[in-house]
Amino acid sequence: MMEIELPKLNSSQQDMDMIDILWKQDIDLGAGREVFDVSYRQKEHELQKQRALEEEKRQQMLLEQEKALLAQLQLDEETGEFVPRAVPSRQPQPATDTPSENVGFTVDGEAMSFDECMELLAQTFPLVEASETASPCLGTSTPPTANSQLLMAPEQPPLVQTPLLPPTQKTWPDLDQAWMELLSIPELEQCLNMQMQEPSNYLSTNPVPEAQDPSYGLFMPGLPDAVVTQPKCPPEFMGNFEVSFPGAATGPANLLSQMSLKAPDTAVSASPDEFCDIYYPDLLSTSKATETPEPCSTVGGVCQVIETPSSSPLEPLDVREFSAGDPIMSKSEMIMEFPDSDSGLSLDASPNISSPEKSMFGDGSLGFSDSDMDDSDSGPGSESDYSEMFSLPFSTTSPSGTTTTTNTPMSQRKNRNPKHAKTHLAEASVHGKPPFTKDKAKRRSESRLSRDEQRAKALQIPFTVDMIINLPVDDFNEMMSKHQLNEPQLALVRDIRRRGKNKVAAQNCRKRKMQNIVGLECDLDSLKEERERLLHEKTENSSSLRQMKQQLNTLYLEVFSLLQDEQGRPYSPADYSLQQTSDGNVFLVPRVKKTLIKSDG
DNA sequence: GGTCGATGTCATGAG
DNA sequence: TTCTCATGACATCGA
Repeated sequence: MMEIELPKLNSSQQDMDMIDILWKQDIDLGAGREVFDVSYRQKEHELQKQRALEEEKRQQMLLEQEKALLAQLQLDEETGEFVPRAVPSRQPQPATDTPSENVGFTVDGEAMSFDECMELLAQTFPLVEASETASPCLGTSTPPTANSQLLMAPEQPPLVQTPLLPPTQKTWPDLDQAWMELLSIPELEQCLNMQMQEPSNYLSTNPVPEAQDPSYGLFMPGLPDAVVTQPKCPPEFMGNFEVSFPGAATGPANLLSQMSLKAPDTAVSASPDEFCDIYYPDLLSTSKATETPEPCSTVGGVCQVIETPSSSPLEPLDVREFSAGDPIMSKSEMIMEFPDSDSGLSLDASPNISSPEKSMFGDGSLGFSDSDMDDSDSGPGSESDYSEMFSLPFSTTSPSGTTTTTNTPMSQRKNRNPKHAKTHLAEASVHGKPPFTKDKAKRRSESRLSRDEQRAKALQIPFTVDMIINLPVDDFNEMMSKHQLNEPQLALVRDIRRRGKNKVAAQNCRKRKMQNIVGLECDLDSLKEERERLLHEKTENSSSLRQMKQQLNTLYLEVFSLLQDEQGRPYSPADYSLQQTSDGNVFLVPRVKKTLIKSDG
């Protein structure tokens, strides 16, 4: 509620604040809010004289009216229907109250003075008079105008206020009217900060300064909200509103509670008009959906699709959709998210292996799984086949009469399986030359999958092979728990899952094996190259060593030839030898001595 | 009809 | 204990 009013409050809050300040300052002078309105100032000048004369009288009347208001307030509170009564009395007939208030005012107030003022105004402001006569305020008794005004966008309250003000001005000159305005001053002072800033409320109260009803709205901080917003909803929608919000129409209090609860959720930033626009279309749509299920049901699958949202998810059709659609989505998503539970080898290397579904449809990056990929393209593992496999169990197990949606996939499937078989036979028979290896593998894969599919079909297992194989454990268990299967079905499902897992594992394993073989071959080649290199290096090193030995021998003999004894005779290499110690010194050691020393040692 | 390659499946062990 | 994965072995199918 408050959110609904905020736009209007914000639009003229500053102006109203100023008006309030000035008005409070001029309260003693008997000036009303309209005094600060440009259109009213001129009138006010003329009326102010009369006001000054009757100021004392108004003060006395003020006290009396306060008492009367308080009495009525208490009276309403005692009945406990103050809040409820105030709202519905205003809401259902917001416009009707206006004329009644006017009438009551003229009756209660000084009609003659009002007429005189009107005449005076008519003479003074003929144009204003014309506009006033045609103003919606006088016509506010007619619901359409009120609704139209109230249904206007929040951005337009100024426009709404402008036409409404003249009537208030027209009534304002009345002394009683002004008196009533002053009468509400204490409450205004109390509630002004909270409520009076709201233009619509101000308009709803001031233009029709009924004796007490307007003041109620002022007295009750919460009521004006409901009062303002509710009339904006066409009466014909109120029925739906009541339907959608049980108890809302029972009493304003309930309505307020309901609306106060609803407002924060949806109408945070929505205007009251938007509030109605937001809720009623939905209500209408829902009501229509609930009211007209038969036509849709009779139409066919399309209408059922429309019908399903409104229908409870426990319907058989939805059950199928739930069991079929959700797992598909979840599966596809999981497949996208979780490439596979297989080892990393399979992830990047074999898209088809990791997850049969995805892998089968993926591009055959590796030749090892090309066949699988190809056969998966058109094979049972393809997405279309997946969908039809999905429809398979549901079509058979769906207890509901909604066979329209299931018939199509079922029929397609029924048509497709024979089609596949026929195509295989046609390929085998028509093509004289043997098909490609991929085709063979494809057919093999199809035959494999078709076997599981046929098994599942035979046992009426409400899952697809891909689901059984590829779903994670938790999802698989959840899926199994959702469907009560007998022992053969459970066994078959587990076998299918086991076989599928093992098939993928075997593919991965063989692939890894092939990769290992390839890697080992590469390693063997590299090792052979290394061996050749090492052999060549060894040969080079041997030749180099021999060359160095030769050089050393030559140098040795040369050194020996330079050595001479005391007599100048050269040492014989046979008798002596050169030996080098650890410190680098070279000694000439006689071979005989050496042998003797060795023999002695 | 035997062989080979590819694939599926089973059994088994490890994590 | 159960599940999953990896892997050897075997079976099947088609060329």
